[in-house]
Amino acid sequence: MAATLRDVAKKVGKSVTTVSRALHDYDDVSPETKALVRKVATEIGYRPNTLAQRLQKQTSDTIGLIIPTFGPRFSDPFFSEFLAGIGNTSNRLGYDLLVSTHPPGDAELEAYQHMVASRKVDGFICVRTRRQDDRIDYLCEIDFPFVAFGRVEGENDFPYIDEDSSYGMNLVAQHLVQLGYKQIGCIMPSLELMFAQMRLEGLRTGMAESGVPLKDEYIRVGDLTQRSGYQKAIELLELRNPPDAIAAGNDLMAFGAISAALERGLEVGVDIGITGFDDIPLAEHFHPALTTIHQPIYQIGELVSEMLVKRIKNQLLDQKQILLKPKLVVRNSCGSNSKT
Amino acid sequence: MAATLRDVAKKVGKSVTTVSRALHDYDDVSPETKALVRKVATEIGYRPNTLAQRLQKQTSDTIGLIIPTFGPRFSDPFFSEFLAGIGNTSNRLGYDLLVSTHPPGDAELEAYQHMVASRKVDGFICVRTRRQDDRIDYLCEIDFPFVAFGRVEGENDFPYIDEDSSYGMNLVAQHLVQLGYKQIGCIMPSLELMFAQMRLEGLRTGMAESGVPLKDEYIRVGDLTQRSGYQKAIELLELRNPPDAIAAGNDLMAFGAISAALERGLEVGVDIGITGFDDIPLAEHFHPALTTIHQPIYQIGELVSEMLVKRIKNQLLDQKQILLKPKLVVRNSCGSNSKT
DNA sequence: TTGAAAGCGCTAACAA
DNA sequence: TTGTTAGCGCTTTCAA
Repeated sequence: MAATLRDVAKKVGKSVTTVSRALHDYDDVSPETKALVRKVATEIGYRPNTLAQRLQKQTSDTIGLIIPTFGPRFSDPFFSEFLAGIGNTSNRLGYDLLVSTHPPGDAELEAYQHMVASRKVDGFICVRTRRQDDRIDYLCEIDFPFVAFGRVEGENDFPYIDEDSSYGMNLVAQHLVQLGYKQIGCIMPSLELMFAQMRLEGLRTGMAESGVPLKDEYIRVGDLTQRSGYQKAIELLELRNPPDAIAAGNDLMAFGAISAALERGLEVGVDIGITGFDDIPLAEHFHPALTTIHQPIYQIGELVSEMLVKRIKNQLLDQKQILLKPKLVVRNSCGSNSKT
Repeated sequence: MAATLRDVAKKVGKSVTTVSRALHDYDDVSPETKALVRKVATEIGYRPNTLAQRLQKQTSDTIGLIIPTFGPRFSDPFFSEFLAGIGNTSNRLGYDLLVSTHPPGDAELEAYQHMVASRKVDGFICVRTRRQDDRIDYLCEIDFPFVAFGRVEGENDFPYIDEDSSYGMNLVAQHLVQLGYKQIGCIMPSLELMFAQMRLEGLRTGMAESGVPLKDEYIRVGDLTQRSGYQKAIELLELRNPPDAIAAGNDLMAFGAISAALERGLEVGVDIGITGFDDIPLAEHFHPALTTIHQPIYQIGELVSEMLVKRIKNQLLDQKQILLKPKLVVRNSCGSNSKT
């Protein structure tokens, strides 16, 4: 069995308390004792039992991340990078990362409640916020530490980090109009998702400001997958008066739309312009390379973890709410830049 | 503060012991007491403190997953799906999932050692095994429960699940040769990765068997990314005598290769054949749709979790080692199936 | 059918 | 500078 404090104490001939304090480098322990304790501890391979420490300290030193999955075939390049950002940072800050996966719904909320009640985590990172978000309502209500990536509809009186989706789609709208596209359609993920809603509104106002209003018949709503982007693009392309550009709500859907367009024999970037949102690494190497809005997803993961840890430790956040200004990355899928 | 067993006991007017047993449905507690205890427990919202339970039970009920990341821009559609499989299954089986991210190397091994020593997890899932894998050596040596997704070089005397990469690439080789490709090149991830090594060998023997030996000058080694696939494909295409087909070691690299070929003005599926490995969802919707080897990655995640939990509980595995026979998914990137 | 007591491994207030 | 004692919340002998 693993060595405990008692084993060390016995071997050193001191009390458990002294050993504990020696290892924590308290300054009321004599240097000689400290040295001896440390030596013996390494000798017999003592490592503290985290569970015991946590029970005593009444803290779990753990961050919870409940990933909203949509169906088993959940493949989102987005998340792996986000996860890396969170994982590396929480690790660096001395926190464990407890990951769980649930489709949005009752079971998801219960998962949050269960983690809170059983004291498994000290705080949550909430991703993919919805307009009405019961997770966030719940956490606010019980005043449990969390930081959201994204916002909700109405009051946002909690710490979050978000990219200004609305502004981002505004850039897209301007870009497309500038290039001469007049029949601009869009494909969005479920508008229950706050960011989808904001992206749609951003596109709408951006187009309106540019004098090319968004037509309702050009709006399609699917889910987040490339499959869905493909299907919805087909729908748009089959209209008697199809759009000449499609702004997709994320890169994956844009890929699907490109696939649909190519399949119809259209030359993307010439016959039709297509844009994405996220700038996942694949966007650059798609063909044609995707014009899209960049999200520094790894850094967002870092930031959100740092904010949460401060929140947990009751430290003041220099910025409780962070709104990043997105950048448009112009590539080839709208033909503005036919040179590689 | 959260309600404890003592709170319930006090309210019920019974001892902590009785309450504990009542809640665990021991049959030496009177039905009336049980009912009362349950009622009070729900009333005051009692939830057991997981930490305390675990300390007492001397188990963490937690599965560890240390994801080997390669650099911050770690974006792998593969992992999100795998994670969903693991997450859902371990959850269902009553286990938490502790996730950490580390690039392969010393820090990675230390992460394993630390999780073991501090008793944070009851077992590991090891992914992306390497030919010489110090994680696996370590876990075998200390006889700590784990299940690997993948194998290592030499003796494999531990539970694993793997897809028969070698056979898969054999299928690829046959397919390409059958279609008339004669100058077949390949792009692999680092050959330190066991699966890369096996895929290369599978391709080599498959080609040899089909009478078209693999030339050394047609072999390129990069990392797992599409960027790398792109670069290595460029290298191959710039040879004075470039290959007419490229078998990539995974889908992401195949995407990069396709991008490179298209950029050179080649028609993929006509002028050049390109294949992948993994069959991530994007493969189907790439353009051209990618011919590749399917891996049921979600199911592998499920299976590996189930195996691990059995292992942890010291139950016998019906199959200690599982080798899945892969299937070739023929799409358009080799031109065999130019109809969509 | 129930309860007292011990103990999981650790930390910390208090005394010595 | 060190040790005694209590306690984190729970489970489980053992005795009543």
